[in-house]
Amino acid sequence: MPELPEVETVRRSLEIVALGRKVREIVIKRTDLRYPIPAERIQTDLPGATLMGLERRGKVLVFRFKRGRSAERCLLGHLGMSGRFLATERAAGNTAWLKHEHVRLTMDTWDLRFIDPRRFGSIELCLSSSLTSHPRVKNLGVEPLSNEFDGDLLFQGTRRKQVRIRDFLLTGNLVAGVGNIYANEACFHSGVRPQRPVSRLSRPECQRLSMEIKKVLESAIDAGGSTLSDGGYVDGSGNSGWFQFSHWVYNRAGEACKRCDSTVKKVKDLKRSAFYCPKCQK
DNA sequence: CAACCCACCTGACTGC
DNA sequence: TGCAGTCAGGTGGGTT
Repeated sequence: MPELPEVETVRRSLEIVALGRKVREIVIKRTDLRYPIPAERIQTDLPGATLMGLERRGKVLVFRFKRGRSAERCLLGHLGMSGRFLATERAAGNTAWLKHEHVRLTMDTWDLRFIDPRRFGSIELCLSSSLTSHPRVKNLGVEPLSNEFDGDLLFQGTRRKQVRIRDFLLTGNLVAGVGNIYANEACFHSGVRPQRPVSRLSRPECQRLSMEIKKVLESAIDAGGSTLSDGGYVDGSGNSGWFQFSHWVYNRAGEACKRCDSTVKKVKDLKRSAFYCPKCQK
């Protein structure tokens, strides 16, 4: 569900209500998610701590907590395919546990809940000083919306690679946070087919693709992310995104290309669908 | 190391 | 109405 724009939207919505609040209590219902939740460490380290910052690295949410003079801790949250963070005000009388709610941080008058039906998501903890060497962070490529990411980096990083463009973007090793939706959309806007070998992108095509990745991610953030028909993705206040209405190819197999009216095609590799317009994309 | 395949899990949807 | 099959936003581990 959640790619960079969805995670960024969640980050912003949570930041508004949770920043500066103090953790009163933590309840962990089950620990067997993608990685075991370190329940004991969380219980030891976080009660009484204040949320000092909420950042994002790729698709990872980084909650920075500080308590007294002890070293700052980071709680790392990954949404996997179906994860949600939801902030709810207790004054509203809303304290019942939701289905698939696994973790709840009680913060002043707010509850921060982690809900994840498929349990591909994760909650982890590390010292701020070791964040960059954490397994969830250390192999991430550059932030696509930063100046570090450009056509040159993409060109240099893709020579001699036998992978398809879409699959290369999904690995996140060169550029972080791009998932299946936005990889497909960026390929469309760049005029390249997602299944083309990435090594055969010309320098100008890399220039174009890097630019379109930035554009599509920014537009999607502006639209609050993509909420597909199952309604799975919502932000930290429970609001849906609307970027799904601006998809040009993703999930549109068999429909008319919005640019040239050809039929949008779907190809499958590795059990994942890629979408493209055979006329607009070469 | 790179490329590939797969498992991990639940729920929604499709077709019989 | 039910039931089997298919599919889904991610990603790391194992195997060639």
